[in-house]
Amino acid sequence: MLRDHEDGTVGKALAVLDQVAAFGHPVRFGEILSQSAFPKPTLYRFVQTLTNQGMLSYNPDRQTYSPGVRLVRLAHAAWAQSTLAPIARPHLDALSSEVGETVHLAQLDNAQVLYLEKRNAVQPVQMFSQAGKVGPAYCTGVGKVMLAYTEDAQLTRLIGQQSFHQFTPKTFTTAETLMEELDGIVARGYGFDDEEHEPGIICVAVPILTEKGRPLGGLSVTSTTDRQTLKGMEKFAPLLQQTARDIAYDAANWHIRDEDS
Amino acid sequence: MLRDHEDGTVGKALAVLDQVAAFGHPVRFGEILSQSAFPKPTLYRFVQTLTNQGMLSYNPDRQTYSPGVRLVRLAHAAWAQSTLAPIARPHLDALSSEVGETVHLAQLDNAQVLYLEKRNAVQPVQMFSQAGKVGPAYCTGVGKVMLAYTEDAQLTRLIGQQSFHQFTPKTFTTAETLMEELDGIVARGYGFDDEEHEPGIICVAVPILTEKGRPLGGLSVTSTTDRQTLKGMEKFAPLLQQTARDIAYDAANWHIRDEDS
DNA sequence: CTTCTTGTTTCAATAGTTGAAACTAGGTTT
DNA sequence: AAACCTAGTTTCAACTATTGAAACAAGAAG
Repeated sequence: MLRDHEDGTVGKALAVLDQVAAFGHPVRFGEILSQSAFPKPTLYRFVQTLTNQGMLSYNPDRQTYSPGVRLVRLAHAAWAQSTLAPIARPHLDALSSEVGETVHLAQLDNAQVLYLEKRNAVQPVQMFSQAGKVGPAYCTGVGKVMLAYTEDAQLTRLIGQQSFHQFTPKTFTTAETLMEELDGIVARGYGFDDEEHEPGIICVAVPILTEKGRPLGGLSVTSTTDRQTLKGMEKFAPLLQQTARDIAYDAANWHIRDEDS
Repeated sequence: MLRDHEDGTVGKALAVLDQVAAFGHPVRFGEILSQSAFPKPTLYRFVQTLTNQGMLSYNPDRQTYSPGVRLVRLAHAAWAQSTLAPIARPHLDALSSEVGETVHLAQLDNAQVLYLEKRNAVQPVQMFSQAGKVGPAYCTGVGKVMLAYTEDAQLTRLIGQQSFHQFTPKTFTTAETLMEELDGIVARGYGFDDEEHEPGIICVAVPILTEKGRPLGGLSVTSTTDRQTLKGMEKFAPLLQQTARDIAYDAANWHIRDEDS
């Protein structure tokens, strides 16, 4: 995570916050220290400051730190103002009931895919358990379609940040093969995930584009190989594309847009 | 919001972040400046740094800043690890279908009530639109029950931070009358919101307590004066208390573990 | 063209950050 | 019970990042 390019003390402290969040479970000071480049007292002060500020929460009984509730409050504002989620909601409801499969809405956060909403046709919606999750961009349907429509300069940067870890036999593991795949997506207008991230999981995905063709987000229908085939899923593409256009239209009018570097 | 007690540069930057979030809509630099104690270049650098870091997002077309998507990712971790929400979920489902009214789960974030989940008996669940919302502690059901079980030293501090704004004719507007109300809650074991925050909205609330009696969170059933009376709502109290005990039990036993697909 | 408003950069004085080392508190071994 | 760990906390002088008045740039308005 190379976000720390001369942002002084604040950047360093936020790197520590990310680090704690990345553990995925409450951690002791020593655990953070063992994976940190900072000397003990420096890290200690950062952790203290973040805890003070409510960005980390400290459990005195277990002597562990975890991301703090203040983040939940801040994320509410972020979700409402900086994401497509509030605009897309009604469209997702409609899409979901139409296709009868799981629907995802995602945006790019740096080089990762950040899931904003999930509509599960059968089960009730879950809250933060899904929104806020991140995944790899190079081997998910929504990730690839967003990359496919990213301008060259930035794309190069993002590609450079992909891990290219081979999750399944079908995962693209080099920049070259991925680039070919992205070209195919642009030619077709939509993309697939053919069990590249998880075995048995397939999806069709489309980008949500601004008038200028910049990707605002991604939209996908996901299913399993038990129930569907990629060919069978392809029929959802036109409806996905129409929904993406509708969301983009609303976004342009609501004038709540953003995201870039 | 007096969170800035000598936390150096990091504390100041996070104060700016809070300030931007508090606007509730994308803001221009000048707007932030007009409400900031910082000199222009200092504030400018904070905003730049936060934007760099993805904690703020900048819309170049409109020249506005809003809370950034990185917060959504961090909040996911916070929600899963530092809140009662994942533990409480099954209990809320059960409670909600039993009572047939709206159910809220909340925690205290500094002196405010932070809503973590909402179960609406009739409508489907919504995501971040509800989770992450904040409200006043002194005039909501969940807020008052949590305050009622807060130890004296901290209670004094929290009371001092309440605005005591009179939302309705029934709002408690002084520390003295509120303290009496809190004593009543402890004596009874549960509390009410008798249209103190919004006209027509009433609720019964209970605290979720640790073994030592410290409040972990609050749980409430909300209705309207059209459909219910406070007296009528009182019958939900035993079920609420049992649910709160169940959640507290699970919280004490289940330590950590998350990540689903 | 001039003037205002809004946003950005400069730079020396200042104040905050830094981390080696020393210390304290719990627990564990001899 | 003393000696010895290990994990967490504090100290303090050296260092460097932060600070904000002032000046500058870019548009918009007159």
